[in-house]
Amino acid sequence: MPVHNEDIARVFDQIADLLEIRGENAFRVRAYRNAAREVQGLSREVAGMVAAGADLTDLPGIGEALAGKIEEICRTGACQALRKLERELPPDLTELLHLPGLGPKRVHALYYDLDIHTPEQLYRAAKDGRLRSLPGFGPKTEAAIVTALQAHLSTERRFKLAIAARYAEPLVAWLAQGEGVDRVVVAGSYRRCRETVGDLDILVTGTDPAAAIARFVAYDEVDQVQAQGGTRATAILRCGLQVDVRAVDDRSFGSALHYFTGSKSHSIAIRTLARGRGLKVNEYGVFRGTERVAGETEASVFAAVGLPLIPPELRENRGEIEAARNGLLPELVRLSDLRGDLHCHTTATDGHAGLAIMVEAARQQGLEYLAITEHSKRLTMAHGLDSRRLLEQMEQIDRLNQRFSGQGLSFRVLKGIEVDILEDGGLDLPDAVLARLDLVVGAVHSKLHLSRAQQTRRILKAMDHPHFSVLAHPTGRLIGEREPYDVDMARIIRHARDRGCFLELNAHPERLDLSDVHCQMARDEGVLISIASDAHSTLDFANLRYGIGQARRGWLEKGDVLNTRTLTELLPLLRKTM
DNA sequence: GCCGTTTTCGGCCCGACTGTTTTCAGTCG
Repeated sequence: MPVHNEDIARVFDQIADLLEIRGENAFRVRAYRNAAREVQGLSREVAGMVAAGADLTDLPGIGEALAGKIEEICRTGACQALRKLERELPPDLTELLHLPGLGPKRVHALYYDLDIHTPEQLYRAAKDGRLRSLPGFGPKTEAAIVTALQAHLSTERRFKLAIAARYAEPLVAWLAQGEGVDRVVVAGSYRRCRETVGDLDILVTGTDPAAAIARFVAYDEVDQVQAQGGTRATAILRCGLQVDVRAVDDRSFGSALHYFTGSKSHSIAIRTLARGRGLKVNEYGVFRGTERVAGETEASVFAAVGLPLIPPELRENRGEIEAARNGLLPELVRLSDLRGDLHCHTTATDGHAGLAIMVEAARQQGLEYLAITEHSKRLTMAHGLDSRRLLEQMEQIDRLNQRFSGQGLSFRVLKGIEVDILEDGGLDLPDAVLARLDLVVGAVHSKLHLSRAQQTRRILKAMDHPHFSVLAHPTGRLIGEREPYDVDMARIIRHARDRGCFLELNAHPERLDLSDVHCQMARDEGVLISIASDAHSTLDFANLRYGIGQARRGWLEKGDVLNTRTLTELLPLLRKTM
């Protein structure tokens, strides 16, 4: 059975949880957590490195012991150390650890003093008043646990970035209107453009922090206030989204923004770096002894530890600090670098606007070209095009382009298709028709549960097709709703390189497919990425910003992105020469 | 358990808020 990086990370996180509950050395626990994060963030499969005889201790945070455990997991699919822990502690105990308000100490007490190891047992004990017999557990703690458990039963959820934006933007506007408020910025994973966010971290500067906090808890979307002090408050909005607001002095803006942007792992790395220089970094500034040496801007914080400004999207402690130190930070792609969009639909299939309207919307976005890529006939639900209807649309597009050139406009509509990749790797339309298109985008929409080997083979074969150009939404995942299908992405990327194909980064907020890690893999292999809206309505072109966010998380530069090319640069790339 | 321009031991990021305390432990970010 193939072992993936996620499997190894899960084992290490589980070990860390159990060690923590047992009360083991906190730094040993941290070592397992660091290792889990390191493995998960790697753009290569560790199992492959093991097979190739690589020395895993070269990886940061992996020493002899953890390297041995990784090799064991890759070889046997299991880890004796975890098995041993699970014999001593019930594995479901770690579920309690993830409830808000419960940390290792309390879970320890619950298990060893009251023999509680499931959420259900905990709920009963809270209801029976048994929790109060434990030291440190009072009536408020008990009530908080009951609330947390009720929320837990209705499944804790993360918000997709675009959904979070809908709540964040009006709240920021509300806070910014407060008296004496200077700046309001959403930090945290939102600013780092994570595909989902667990909560919003909002930073406020101004002359009256307490007033800003008071204004926040008075916001009419606030459902319940969980904590409130003079400089910080936590509240839950009616939609269920948690919001933390922190107010700091203006001269601490940079260090506070850096600190609250995270990631936690990045912040720790920066603080460690600072310690080595005899500095202390906290949210109020950078200090040498009691003397403040930086903190007004983020750039000053980085400069204090000898680094250039690292863009928020890279701050995951996945090599960005090393890259910054060596002057190797990428010049990340920006929204304004995009010259066109290579994936959209119209009312001919499942889109909500006609061809001319979609094209006009793309022009209004400042794009120079737009590929129309309808579904093909197998996708009957979407009224997919057969050869005849596709040829009709192509004529329509020709007429539209003629009109543009007649008006002296340089905008160009490209003739494309989002053709279904059939189960055997064949394409859903005849070669003779595909050959007449500017662009063939291929996608898997059926048989999502094939084995990894079959699914991979299917896609590789589609790429072998002479007209195949871009693999749309390469893993098929829907965030929070549908897992990616099981494919060997490393092989697909190498094959794309060999066959002159490209991968799409689908910018739809439900998809954001490719992941950041896969973007990085593609970049390392020199495979260009098409950042595409997959627009079904005129409003959907605005989603390109989320695609750019994801691309930046994947370290992509302008040159790594297919549709930053001018039309004259692009067209030859779309015609495979083999 | 990891790591090294304070090296093979003794460190390992730092502060706010809450609840149950009466000076602080636990949790969180």
